[in-house]
Amino acid sequence: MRTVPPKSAQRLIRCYYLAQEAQANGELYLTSRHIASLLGVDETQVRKDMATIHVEGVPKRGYPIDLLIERLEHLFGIHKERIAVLVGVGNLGKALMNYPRFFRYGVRIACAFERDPQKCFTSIGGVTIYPVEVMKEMVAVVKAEIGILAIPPHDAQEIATLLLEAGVKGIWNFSPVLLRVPAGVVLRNECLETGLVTLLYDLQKEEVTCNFSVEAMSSLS
Amino acid sequence: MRTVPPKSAQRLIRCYYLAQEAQANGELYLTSRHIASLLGVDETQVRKDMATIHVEGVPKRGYPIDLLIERLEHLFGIHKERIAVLVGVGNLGKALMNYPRFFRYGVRIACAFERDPQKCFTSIGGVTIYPVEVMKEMVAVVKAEIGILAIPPHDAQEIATLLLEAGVKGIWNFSPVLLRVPAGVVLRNECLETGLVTLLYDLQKEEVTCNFSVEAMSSLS
DNA sequence: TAGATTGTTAATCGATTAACAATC
DNA sequence: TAGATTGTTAATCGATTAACAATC
Repeated sequence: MRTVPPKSAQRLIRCYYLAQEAQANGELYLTSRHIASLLGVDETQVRKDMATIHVEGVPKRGYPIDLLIERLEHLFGIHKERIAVLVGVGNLGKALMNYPRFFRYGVRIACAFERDPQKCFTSIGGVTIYPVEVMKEMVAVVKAEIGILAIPPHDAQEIATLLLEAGVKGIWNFSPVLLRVPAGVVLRNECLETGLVTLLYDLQKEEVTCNFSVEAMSSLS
Repeated sequence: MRTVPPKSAQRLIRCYYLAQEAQANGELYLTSRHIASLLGVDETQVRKDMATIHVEGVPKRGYPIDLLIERLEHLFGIHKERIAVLVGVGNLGKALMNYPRFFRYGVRIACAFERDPQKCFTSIGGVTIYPVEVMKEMVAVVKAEIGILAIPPHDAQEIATLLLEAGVKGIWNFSPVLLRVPAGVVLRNECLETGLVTLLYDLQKEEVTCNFSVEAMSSLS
């Protein structure tokens, strides 16, 4: 259970949400069929995933939700305390500073950094903003493991490098840029453009499929 | 070239950014090796992807950037005009309304909707905010194809259903909830929590790998 | 017991990588 | 021509699905 395939991990993250919801509703078990239908995957695959993380099911009942949640939190390292710093207090940065849900996963934004002197030494969502000049020192002081990048693309690589030099282990990148990081560093790209392009592509694919159906139908008459 | 495998699509989106950057630098060709190293994939795979989208390369030169960009924009449906509406003018919603880059992809946010009457009939980033009560009618009037959800999880499913009834074809969901949508509707989840959990998981994996190395090293002495 | 559900092996499918010929 | 790079087939690898036995 040390690691699971990336695709399984993605499914299991969504499984975690399902399990939390079901637990909140007072349910005790989830069947593979139920999970599969909500996730839009094959039910055999759900059973395989359960086997991978050593969650045993009960025939006729399903998989025990408490155990499932426990295993998933352990697998993903949820609740392990991690300190993050945020760079770039623009619109997106502000939104992230105000997002209360990260705390649920054990992640706390210790402080933020910004070039604009007007914003420095104010605070948003309980997070104080400092000038980027002191970033490197502060990261070491607060022992940040995660750097959140919400800055314009131009500066992103430079800031990322600084963060890594200061000891950050993972970068959560919201800038629309392909960062280069050394091996061993964790990089998660959250580029909005990528999401949008994927959506546009899927929309276009649907249209093509529809057109084909229409053509197929009209050629019948 | 009508459709490419999802994994190829993800690589090609990142390729698109590279190509744009290279084009801006006045470069004319990109080699598969160069693309592969920046994307962190095998160079054979890049050549396969190029073949899939019918971009022919020149031995000793590489792949022509202009053609590559043209093909990718056509493949993804970039620049095709699409109208979007946004629901939920919280911190994240405001950030999205102020994000000027969507326009590059042909996407325009026509208007936004919000429950809070205080916010209604004001405007942010040039986008006017209306009460949710008029959402269904407005969506039809502006001919929106894309619905952007930036609302608390509780309402998300209800609002999504309303949007779809009003004729929206794709949903860009920023709420931390698993939406159920009928077949033929495009759903792109941009849930921040999922990104965070993936990051946490990768961090933890790195730690395990490190510990193993340390153990391996100490057992040698 | 019958029926529903889990668990697991084997078969299929698709994606990645290796090898090498073709081309400029 | 020599060398670098593309293009493509075959081999490998991993992920998904099918089939069915095991279990409550």
